[in-house]
Amino acid sequence: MSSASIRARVRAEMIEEIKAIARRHLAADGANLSLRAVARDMGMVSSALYRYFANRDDLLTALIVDAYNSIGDSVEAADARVTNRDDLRGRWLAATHAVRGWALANPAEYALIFGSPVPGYAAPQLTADAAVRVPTTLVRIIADGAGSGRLPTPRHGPRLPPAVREVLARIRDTTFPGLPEALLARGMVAWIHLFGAVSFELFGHLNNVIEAREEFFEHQMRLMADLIGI
Amino acid sequence: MSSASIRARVRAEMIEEIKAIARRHLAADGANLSLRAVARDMGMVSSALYRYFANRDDLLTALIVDAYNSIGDSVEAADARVTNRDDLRGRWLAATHAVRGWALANPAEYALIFGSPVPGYAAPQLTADAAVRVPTTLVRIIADGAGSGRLPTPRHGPRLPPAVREVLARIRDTTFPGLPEALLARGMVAWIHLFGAVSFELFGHLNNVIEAREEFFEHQMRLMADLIGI
DNA sequence: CCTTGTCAAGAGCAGTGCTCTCGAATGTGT
DNA sequence: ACACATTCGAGAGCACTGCTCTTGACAAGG
Repeated sequence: MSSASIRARVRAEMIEEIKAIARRHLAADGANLSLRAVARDMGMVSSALYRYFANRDDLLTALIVDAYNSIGDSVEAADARVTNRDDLRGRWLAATHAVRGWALANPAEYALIFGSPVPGYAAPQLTADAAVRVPTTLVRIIADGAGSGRLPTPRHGPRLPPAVREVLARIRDTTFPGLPEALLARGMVAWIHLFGAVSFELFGHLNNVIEAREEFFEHQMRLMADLIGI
Repeated sequence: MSSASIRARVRAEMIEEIKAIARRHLAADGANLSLRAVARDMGMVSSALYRYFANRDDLLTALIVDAYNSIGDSVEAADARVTNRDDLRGRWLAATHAVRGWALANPAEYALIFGSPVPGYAAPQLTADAAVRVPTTLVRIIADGAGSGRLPTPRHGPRLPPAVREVLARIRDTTFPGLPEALLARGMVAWIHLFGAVSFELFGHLNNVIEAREEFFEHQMRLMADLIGI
């Protein structure tokens, strides 16, 4: 059994090394990851890689899950680092800046999880659990404010269509009991806008348009914090 | 000269046919467009395609420019179709729904221009002119409102950092003279959010989360219209 | 008519994902 | 300790890719 675990450990180390090299290739060459190139860097022949990953998609899936967990770690840590838990705006800015910071530090992995999906690739449910960590962290900030009574339900703005109210209520009931739908809706809007802002910057749509990236991002996050009421 | 033009015309027709087939392949197989497959569908051999496009990137660039112009046409037409030009909110909703409608109708082309950039592919300046049409149309709605005096400069919300105010002023001066920076900023935020909302839906991040897509989108657009003050 | 420019075809190169087979090494049960 | 079973890496090979270069056919223009 200890021998079985030594095999398992060496195997796990191989898998980690393959993923590490694959991440390097991803950062260098973008999404078109070559198994043969990874194998070359490992000093192996390409067919040997198939002992560890059934195919290229499997390797990509592993990288995707890792990426989701990596950005999830970053954002949760950034939120946790704010000592005054009642400073909702401070937590919001810390968490959103962590998203952008992680994206700028790991552009290829960001593109992997938030860019155009690879054609023919269907993300397994496995990825969803990891994917939900960032938006959950963001909405939790709002839920904390609503729960402590310091964040009022927005009274202005468009009324929620029944169909939207219904799907939001279902999300609320499973994760954020007691959170008003209107606040959840604004949280989702802010999360979608955050994703848009980071993607815009990373995918080059701000080139020759906005130069003061950091300041512009900060301003946007403050604006969305206002929208939520934080 | 008429013979030269007959040659040129046949050549132009060939180029159009290649692009049409390439678009079909793009829609079917996603971004990994195969020149050989396109050539097969044209009844030609792959090398013959190189008479019309220097390489695969050139073909992609042509498709990108076409896509930008296609969505630009859609959005401009949708805005123009609103007869009451003073109905800013109506124009806003028409234009933004046109963006989403075009994206849902042409998902592959949307991913081509708004998804993760192809690694090693640098978009030529040529694409920028076409790319600017949609955001210009959106901001023009705001500028029309500000110009006619019916859209006040937002007085609440975070103040613009000087660096942001500066870059916004430069954009304003070249395209929307007289538009207050604060309004331009909110227009850009709304445009970025719109891009995020459409991308989120199209790239599958709403799967198993939000089902009432159309209603949710509409609600979001109303919320952003409120943010602008429209 | 004959030159000139344009075009498609074919062969070929280097690369890709993936499969299959074959030894060699390594851990497991008796 | 020895035989068995499993795991692993290497290699060959298939079908595919983008791209280049050469060759031969054809049509337009002088």
